[in-house]
Amino acid sequence: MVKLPVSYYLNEDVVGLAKSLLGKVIYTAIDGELTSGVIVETEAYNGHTDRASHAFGGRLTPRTKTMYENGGVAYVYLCYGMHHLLNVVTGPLNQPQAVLIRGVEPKDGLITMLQRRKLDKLSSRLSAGPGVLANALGVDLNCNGKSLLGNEIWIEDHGIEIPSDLIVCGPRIGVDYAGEDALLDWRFYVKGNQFVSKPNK
DNA sequence: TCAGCGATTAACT
DNA sequence: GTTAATCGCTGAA
Repeated sequence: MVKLPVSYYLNEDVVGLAKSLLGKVIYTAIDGELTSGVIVETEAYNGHTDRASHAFGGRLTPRTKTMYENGGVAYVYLCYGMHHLLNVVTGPLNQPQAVLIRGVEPKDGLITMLQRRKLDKLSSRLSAGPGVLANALGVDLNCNGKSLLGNEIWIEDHGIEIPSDLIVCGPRIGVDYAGEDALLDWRFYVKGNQFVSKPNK
C-alpha cells in the first residue's frame, strides 16, 4: 500500500482535503504495536481566519507552532487535561491549517486497541470521537510534530471511495465559542457509519 | 508567576 | 440531561 505523499498535504484547500481524507486509512506503530483504522469523520481548521483554530489571528505559541509546519505532520494536543486530539497539519509552511480526525473505523490491531481502551469487545465506543480514537491508536503528545511519512504514524490510500451521497457536511462540534465561525460546514462524516462521534441516525 | 479554561468523555441522576 | 475528572497552555499581572 502507498502512503499519501507530501504533495497531498500541501493542498491549500483544507476544507476539501478534510473531505477527501474520508475513506483513507490511518496507521500507527507505537510501542511495537501496529494499529489502523479507516477515517470516517473529520473537521477542518483554517488557520488565522478561523476563530475556532488555535492559530486564529496568527497566534504563534509553543503549542500551535506545529500547525505552522509544512503539511504532512501530526499535531497532537491535550484537551481538558485528559484527552489527546489527533490532527493532520496541511498547507504550505507558515499557513496554520489542520484537519482534526474525529472518528475511525477499526481495521488492524483490534486487540491492541481494545486493550488500550480497556474494553473487552468491539463497540462504537472504541474509536468514535477524537479523544478516544487517539487513545485507541496509542497517540499521545510524543506524536506531536511527527512526520506522517515516517514509520510511527502515517496515512495510506487504499482506494476506498465514499459515494458522494454518503458524505455529509455540517457545523463543527464543541466550538460554540467561535462565534460565526462555529456555523461553518467544515465537519465531514460518512452517513450511517457507527464510528462517527455524534448521534448519527 | 498564576488563575482560568478547553477541538471531551464517561458516569452519574 | 447534568456534571466531575484533570492539566498543559494562554494571556494578563
